[in-house]
Amino acid sequence: MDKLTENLAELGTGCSLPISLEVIGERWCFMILRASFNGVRHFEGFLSEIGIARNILANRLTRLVEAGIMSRRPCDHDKRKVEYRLTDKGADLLSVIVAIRQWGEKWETGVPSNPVLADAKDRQPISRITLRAHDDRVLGLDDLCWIDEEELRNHGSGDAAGDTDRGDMVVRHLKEIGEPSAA
Amino acid sequence: MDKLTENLAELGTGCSLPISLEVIGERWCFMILRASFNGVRHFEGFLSEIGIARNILANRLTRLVEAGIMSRRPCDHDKRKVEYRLTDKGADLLSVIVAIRQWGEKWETGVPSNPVLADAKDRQPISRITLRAHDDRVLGLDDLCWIDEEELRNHGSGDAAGDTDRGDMVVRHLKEIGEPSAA
DNA sequence: TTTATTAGGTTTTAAGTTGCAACTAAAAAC
DNA sequence: GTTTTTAGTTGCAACTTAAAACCTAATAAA
Repeated sequence: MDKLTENLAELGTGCSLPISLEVIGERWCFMILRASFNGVRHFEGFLSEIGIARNILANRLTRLVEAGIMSRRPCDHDKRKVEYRLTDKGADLLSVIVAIRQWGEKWETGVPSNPVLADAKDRQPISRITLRAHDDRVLGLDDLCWIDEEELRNHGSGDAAGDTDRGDMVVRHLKEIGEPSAA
Repeated sequence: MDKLTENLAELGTGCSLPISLEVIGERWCFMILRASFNGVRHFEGFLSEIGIARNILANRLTRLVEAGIMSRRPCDHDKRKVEYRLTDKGADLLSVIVAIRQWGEKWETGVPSNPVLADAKDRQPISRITLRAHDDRVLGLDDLCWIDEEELRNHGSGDAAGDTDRGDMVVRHLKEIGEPSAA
């Protein structure tokens, strides 16, 4: 294992991605969430909207409720019915769903999905999700790098202009990631 | 099936989410992509970084290549090795991964993930992903609604100030989706 | 008020997927 | 030319999924 590979292995620790995926990475989960965002609230509603099997739906709803992403409560006016809703934690997944959807529009379907998520105020579709710097500048792949927590503590401010790679420090520019144009 | 439910069922058609999930919704897929973003390029690299089984990894890499998300090519200098890289299509999934990661930081781990994705220019961490209006205003759940493609064509411009629900039009405010504060 | 229907599950069973360990084949190193 | 490395494949047991039938409580219809 060379130095770089050793650094790269480190990159895995302390990332919230695997933990998040344990809950939301399961099959059907995003489809259930989408239906929820669309206003579906009842078992049979999810069933007919999504095309999932009954037992799997029951299982997934239970898991989403356990994870605190959805809430479950029997209806007052009709006690057969149960109301499933997004909690704040679940509602906060909207940006993830929108990001996936926008990616799909661009690379899979080629056309905007319907219905469109829009600004309620002026009824214009929302813009594309972008990565931004702390001062709101839009950042592309070439403008990004991974930096280690430690550097943030040590060099927190001070040498903010550097574009130089320093020795064994875990700093990698994301522009190196794509396919090589000339190699 | 009442009018609302009928409308809601319509909401499923023409959405790119299910199509996208067919490719990127599979187990391990995001972990492979994350490793890729971290600079991992070879079979054994993914294997040791992710903790996935050999056969599953082989299967997933094949599928990602088929989907145009990763590229595969044998190395020139060592023909045993194969180089897997993100294509532009794959690299464009960064915002999805960042969105999931930020959600996990907020709701699961409670602490920022390491390493941090930062602006290469000033080395400051990127800001939280937000949904924005066409004019760049940050939008919260309460500021959003679903609107039908058709409305965009018909009312495209003209009555841009409305906050009124019109009859059977597919317009739903997202603030209605959360748990009821008083019910 | 019995009877039928609806809502939200559980159970059963077949089919498919995962994960581990052992094996292979080609290229490179010794 | 023997060993090691890299990227796979194969075989098998354990687990997960999906479809269909079944169950129970609550409501609506006769």
